[in-house]
Amino acid sequence: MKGRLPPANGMPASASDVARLAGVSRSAVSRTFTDGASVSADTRAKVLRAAEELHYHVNFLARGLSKQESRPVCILVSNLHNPYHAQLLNQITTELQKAQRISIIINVGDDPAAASGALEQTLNYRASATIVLSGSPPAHMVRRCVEVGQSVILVNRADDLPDVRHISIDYETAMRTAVQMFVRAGCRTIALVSRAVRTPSLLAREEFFIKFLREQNIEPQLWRGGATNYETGQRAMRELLVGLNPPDGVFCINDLMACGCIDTARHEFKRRLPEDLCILGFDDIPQAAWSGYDLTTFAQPFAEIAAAVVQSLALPPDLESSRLVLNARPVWRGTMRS
Amino acid sequence: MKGRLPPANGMPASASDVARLAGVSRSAVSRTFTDGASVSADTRAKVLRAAEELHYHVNFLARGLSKQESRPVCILVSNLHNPYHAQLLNQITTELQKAQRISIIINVGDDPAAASGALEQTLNYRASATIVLSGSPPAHMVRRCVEVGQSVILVNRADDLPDVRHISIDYETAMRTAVQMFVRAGCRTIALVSRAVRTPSLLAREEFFIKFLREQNIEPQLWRGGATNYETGQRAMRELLVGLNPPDGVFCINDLMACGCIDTARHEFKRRLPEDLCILGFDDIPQAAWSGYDLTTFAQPFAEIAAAVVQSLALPPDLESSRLVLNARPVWRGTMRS
DNA sequence: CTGAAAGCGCTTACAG
DNA sequence: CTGAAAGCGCTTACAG
Repeated sequence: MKGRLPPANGMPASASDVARLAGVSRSAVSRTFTDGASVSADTRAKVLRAAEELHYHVNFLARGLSKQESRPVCILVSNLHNPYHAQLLNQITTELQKAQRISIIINVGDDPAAASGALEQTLNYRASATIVLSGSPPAHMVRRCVEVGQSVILVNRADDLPDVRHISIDYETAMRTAVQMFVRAGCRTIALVSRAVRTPSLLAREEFFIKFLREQNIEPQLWRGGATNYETGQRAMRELLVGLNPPDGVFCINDLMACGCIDTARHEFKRRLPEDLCILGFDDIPQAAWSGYDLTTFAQPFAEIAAAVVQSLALPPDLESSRLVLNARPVWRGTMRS
Repeated sequence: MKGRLPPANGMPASASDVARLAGVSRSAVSRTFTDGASVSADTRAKVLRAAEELHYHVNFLARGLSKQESRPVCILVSNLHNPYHAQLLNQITTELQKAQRISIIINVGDDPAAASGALEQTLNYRASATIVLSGSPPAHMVRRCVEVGQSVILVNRADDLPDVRHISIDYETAMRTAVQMFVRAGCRTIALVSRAVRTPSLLAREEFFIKFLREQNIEPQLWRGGATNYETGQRAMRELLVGLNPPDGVFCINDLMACGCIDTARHEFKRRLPEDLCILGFDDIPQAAWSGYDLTTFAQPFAEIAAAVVQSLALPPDLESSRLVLNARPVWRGTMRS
């Protein structure tokens, strides 16, 4: 009689509970819920019936412990209010789920040092991989992850860390195209709007842009602000347009800043885009397509990145560091003369 | 000698490994990493040294299994490209982390049925709570969660599920205010832009808005589209403005639609806002504050919601269903005459 | 303060 | 096909 009772209140049923109710062994229960294990149809049916009755669900934590394999994947994010990050997270979690992976999300916030603590946590949870979308984990922490068989995947971070898998963008090609776009548009006074504290990825955009511009004998004005957001974009445009040498072409290091630039140029300074001023962004966030912006920009290959992340998980963990380079293609809209 | 070797390649060190190297028992290692456990300073030091050498990290999965308590919290999300969702997730994960909780994120995508499968998963991972930001889990699944001691927290879903903790908005008060705003602005022909498939939360906004408007003897035009996004907002505004009875006031069920409405009204139809047309949104997404929109709207109390979620986790799991109602306050900007 | 032992919920050779 | 047993990495009474 006691055996027929559901388990103690508030505690989930265990395989033992199910076994007892079904009149079989623990092993039989386990096999019923293991793909490809050998159980007779009869046993299976009994187990399934009992499991249903007790609302039994395999405890994946215990399974992971037993099988010595952990499925969770940790994702380091921040600035989810930046649509680029939100979009990336959206795609990656979706793909991860299709691949039957569970995502643990760690918000590293604004604190750059937080990435280190976050990585520490991923170790505690025996994540099989950490996907870094934000923050810059220190090299020694990365080493430690790799040593215990966890793979670290850096997306668009372009750091030069060893033992890490990089998924990044071919900024050289993109920036060559960007410069061509400005040149063809006939812009002569070009400004680059960026950020004081540059991530490796932003730095790469900057450097290649400047390099190719100089090859055209154009020296860009450099404007650098605090955060890569809308407000900074507005401030940049204000300062540039009241400056001695107002630009007729502005490359914003990301779309969020470009949106701020556009609003300020159009509404505060009554500039016509693209006639008086060409603006180019980077990321292709949803707002870039809004008719209030209609921003010409480069599209982050979100879907390809997400697919690459999942593929990377399937690679052997002791694989030497790899580097996958994807293309960001120009998206022609209305802020650039063509 | 063998005892001094690090554990087998590619496997994280276990407490046994550390114990062996430090020359103490497993228990001592465990105590060293348990707050408030009694270990002598000497033992502690030996353990710590060995742990450092082996890069030992407590396996939280095993700890959770042993302590019969699971820490992870599952968050059901979708549509992360909607800034409202992104913002909510951002705040909640941040607060959860401060409270030392780990967040598992489940992207339920567009499929409403996905919420059921997602909840099933949260059971497998023995989450202590599921926070539903998207999707509508079926009542029987919720019951099952509650039975095994998992609490289910619905944020802004306003469903009438039993055994669930609700955190929602006082839409009645907000909509009363909304109607007052339109009335004071002198609007007489008012449209409501919403969605065909309404979530309970959208429905509540609609119903109260219509109710209070009728109390003012104003019968709103109802426009309903497919998705609550920018493009739908544009379409709504086009159809309304070419209609027989173009409105001089539009309440958009969310900011994303309002942004679409604004761009179309201003640029395609050359309406001056707020002189010719007043527009009101809901959510206060970052874009609402952008000067290109300057949208008068209601602010979701993101911070309060996040705090409430964390507080709710601390409540006893067998607590009867609770309902916390927060206020969304109007944010006055430029799309509404005052 | 410390260690041996039992137990958390699972899986998986190993015999039968 | 099936069950008893050992083991995954931890915690925690229980003695000492």
